[in-house]
Amino acid sequence: MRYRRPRGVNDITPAEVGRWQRAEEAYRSLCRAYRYEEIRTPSFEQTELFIRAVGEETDIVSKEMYTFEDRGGRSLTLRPEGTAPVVRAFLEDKLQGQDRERLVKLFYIAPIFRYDRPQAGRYRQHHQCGAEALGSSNPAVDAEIVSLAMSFYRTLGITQVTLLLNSVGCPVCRPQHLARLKAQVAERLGEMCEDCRRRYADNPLRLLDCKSPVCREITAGAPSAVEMLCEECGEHFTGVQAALQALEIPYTLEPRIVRGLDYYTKTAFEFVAPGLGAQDSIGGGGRYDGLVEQCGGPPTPAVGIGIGLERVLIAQEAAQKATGLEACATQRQGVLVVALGEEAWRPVLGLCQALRQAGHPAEVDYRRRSLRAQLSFADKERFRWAVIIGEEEAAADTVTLRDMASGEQETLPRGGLVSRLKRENEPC
RNA sequence: GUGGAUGUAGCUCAAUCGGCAGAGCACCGGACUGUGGCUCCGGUGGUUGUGGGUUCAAGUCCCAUCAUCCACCCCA
Repeated sequence: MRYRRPRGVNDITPAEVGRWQRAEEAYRSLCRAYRYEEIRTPSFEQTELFIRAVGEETDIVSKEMYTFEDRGGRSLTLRPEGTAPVVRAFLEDKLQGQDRERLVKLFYIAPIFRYDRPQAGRYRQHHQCGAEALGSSNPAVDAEIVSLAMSFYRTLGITQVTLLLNSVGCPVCRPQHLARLKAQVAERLGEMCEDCRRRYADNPLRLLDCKSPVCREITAGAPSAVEMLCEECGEHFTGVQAALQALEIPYTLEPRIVRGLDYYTKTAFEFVAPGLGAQDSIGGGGRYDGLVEQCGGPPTPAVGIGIGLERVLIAQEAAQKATGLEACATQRQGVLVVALGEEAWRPVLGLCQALRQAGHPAEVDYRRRSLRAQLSFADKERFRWAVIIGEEEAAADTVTLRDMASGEQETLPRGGLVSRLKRENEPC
């Protein structure tokens, strides 16, 4: 009997893990530059947190959560999104301190769990690089978050990124907008497609996004969310655009951008990139001015983003293919200690240990193969050095050091190897 | 959740009408006894996703199931 991984989840194999680490490190160092601090929250929370924060009627809560009861009868849920846990920690760990006006800037890299139907770029466990800025209503903070994401994409070589921007209003103007939209459509609802009749009840903003000609005709002329914004939201939206222009970040106004989580207010944005098929969104976020208060804290305006790492890596690969840039050959590194015969084998383990303690990745071929085979192995595995110990070297307490790139060799006392390599520690 | 396509060696893929499961790459070895990359020669490697069914005979046909992919939906 063989086990297989559950549907929709992935192993990150040794062959891939380098790309993951490079992307994660790029994100961490960018966040440092933008002065965001890392926070790590648990993989699961009280179910109630997500229901309250994300919204009972959302797809995420109503059909995508991994919810279970622990042995104590508590209902827990695997993190289906990154913001709610951060807000919870912000309040519970009192991260704002005594300064009520303080801007708290946090980032995370964390697995996210959703019971979706898997397809390329959509998984039941994926990873998000997120950032949240809590405590400011300044539209420049929205732009800062956008700028952080843009820099991240650029660092990874993903250049064909489009920023889609919208404003979904606030508790004052959004209901008015929805009411007006539904009113316009109501009379002819019967003529609309099945999907749109469902949207009318579940997600009216999506009515504007239908491909059916009839539905298009019915919704034609309906006001977009932006046109219905109240004064405060309108001003904020103008401010965000001004800040983006100041940062020279191009964007496309896109009224269809609707975040699938109820807590969003005002700014909503999404980044799309080529090479991903239908799942082309490589990041999304927006403002959530009401969430902290809704979670039991003081009124605290906030804005955040989530970036899907799996999709970012797919987009990166597509971008590299498009530009004909092959991943550069991994550089030679480390030492293969080659032992030939019984006498030679004796000093090998100690030599290996000494090399490792001096910081050189060092390995022995435990298969005890021929010199030819071992050198071939050293080449394939991209070792920088081979240290050969045969009968001669064993008898004289020396080693032969071979540079695998040039083929040059020298013989030196066994005890002098570590200090000899110390001089050569720079990459070739 | 809805509709569709595809599952054969580590990888990429063949296999006519239902008739001996194959190639290239990779891997191991040799040519070259202690010197890698090139070349040539040889070799290892398979529960044809899984479970049933039809048949003298199933990779091939039928049913179920699992997985992946595509579109919808949704989202990162």
